[in-house]
Amino acid sequence: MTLPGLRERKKQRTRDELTRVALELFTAQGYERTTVDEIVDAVEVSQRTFFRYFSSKEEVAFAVQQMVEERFVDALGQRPPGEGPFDAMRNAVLSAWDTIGDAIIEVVPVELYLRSFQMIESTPALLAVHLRRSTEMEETIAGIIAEREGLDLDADPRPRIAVAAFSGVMRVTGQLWGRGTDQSLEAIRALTEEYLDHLGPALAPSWRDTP
Amino acid sequence: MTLPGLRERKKQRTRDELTRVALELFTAQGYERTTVDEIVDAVEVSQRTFFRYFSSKEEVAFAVQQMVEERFVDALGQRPPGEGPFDAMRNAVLSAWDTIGDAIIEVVPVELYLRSFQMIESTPALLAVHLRRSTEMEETIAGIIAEREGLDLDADPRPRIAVAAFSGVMRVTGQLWGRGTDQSLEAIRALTEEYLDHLGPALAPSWRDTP
DNA sequence: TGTCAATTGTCAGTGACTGTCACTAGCCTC
DNA sequence: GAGGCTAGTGACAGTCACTGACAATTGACA
Repeated sequence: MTLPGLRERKKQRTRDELTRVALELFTAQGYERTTVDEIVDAVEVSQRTFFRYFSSKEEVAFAVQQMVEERFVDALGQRPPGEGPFDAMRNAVLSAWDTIGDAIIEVVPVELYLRSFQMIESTPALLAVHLRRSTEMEETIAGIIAEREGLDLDADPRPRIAVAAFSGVMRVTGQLWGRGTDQSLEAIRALTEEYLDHLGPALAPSWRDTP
Repeated sequence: MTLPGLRERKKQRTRDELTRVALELFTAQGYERTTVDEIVDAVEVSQRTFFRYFSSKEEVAFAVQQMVEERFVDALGQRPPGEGPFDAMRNAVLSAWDTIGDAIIEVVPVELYLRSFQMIESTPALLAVHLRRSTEMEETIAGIIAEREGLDLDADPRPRIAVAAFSGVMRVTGQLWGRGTDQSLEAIRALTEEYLDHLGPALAPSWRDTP
C-alpha cells in the first residue's frame, strides 16, 4: 500500500479537472453547444489527451454517475441473505442514496452532480447512453440476485425479469425527480421509496379496487 | 383519396431503397464499418439527400422498427375497455406480433428485419438509441393507459410505473430472443407470452414458495 | 409550353474521433 | 545526481457524420 507517485497524482488531477470543467460547461451552456476543444482549452491539455482519458465526449458526462452505480452494487452485495430479491434491491438503493453525498463531493460539488443528472435526462444523446449503461448494470444486478437465490441466470428468467421491472421503476423515478421542483438528494430518496411501493399494486388485474 | 403522383412515389422509392440498402450493409459488415457514403453510392443519391430523409445514420437503422411500434400503439388503442391495463398491453403486443409480418415485407424482407433487430441489440450505439426510443414510446403508452382508466398521468404514478415494468420485461424478452437460436417471429411471440406471465410471481416477497 | 415549387446535388465547413510519431518528464538504477 | 527507460503528452494529418447555402434539376399544373 504505497501512496501514489507524482505521475499518478498528476494523472488523477487532470482527470478530475477534465470531469469538473466538462460538467460545468455542459450544465452551463448545454452538452451539444460545448465542444471538446472548449473543455481542453480550459484545462490546458491537448484534445488528444482528453480522448486518452475518456473514450468519447459522452463518457465524461457519466464519470460521476459511475461512482453512484458502484455504490449501489456494493450495497446490494451487503444485503442480508434472508431478504427476498426485491426487498434487497429496494433497500440497497435506499441505503446507497443515504451515503452517496460524501463520495461525490471529492470530485465535484454535489450541486453540480444534481445539475448534470438533469442534463443527462434532458439531452437525448446522453439519455440514450444513460439507458444503455443502465441495462449493462441490470445484467450485473441480475447476476448478484441469481447468486443470492442460488439460481442459474440462463435457466431461470426470474432474476432478469425482476431486475428489469425494478430498473424500469427506478428510471421513471429519476425522470420525474428531474422534472419536479424539489431537486435534493432527500427528494429522490423519498420518491424512490414511494414508487417502489407502488409497483406490486400496479400489476394487479384491476386498479379500480385499490385506489 | 387521390393516389400519389410521380414525385411522391419517387420519394417513397428512394426512402425505401436507402432503408433496405442500409440495413443490408449494416447487417452484412456491421453498423460502424458502414459509412453513409457507401449507402448513398449504392443507391446513387448524394449524401445530402440521405440526410434529408434521415436525420442521422442511426435513424435509418430504426425505419422498420418504427412501423412495428406504430402497430403496437394501434393494437393497444383497439383493446376493449373492460381489460385491465396490464392485460391490455399484454394482448396488444401479442396481437401486434401476429400481424407484423405483412407490414414489414412491403419495405424489406422479414429475414432482413430479424437480422437488423439483432444488429441493434449488439451494437452499443444503436442499443442506446433503441432504449431511448423505447422510453419515448413508454410515455405514449402511459398516456393511453391513463386515458383508458380515466386517470391523470401527472397526478397518479401508476400508469407510468406499470408501463415501465411492462417495457422492462419486453426489453429483456427481445434481448434473449436475439441471443437464442430460434429467431423466428413465432419464437418472439411465444417468449413474450411466457415472460409476461412471469412478471407477477417475480415480484412476490419470496421466490422459494413458487418454483 | 412555360412557370412555379419541390427536390436534389455541389461545395465548403464544423466537430468528434483516431493513428502516428516526436518529445517531455517522472522514475529508477548505478 | 547523471543518464537511460518509459508512461504520458502534444502536434499533425486524416476520416467520418452532419449542416448551411446556393445552384441545378425536375415533377406539377395552369
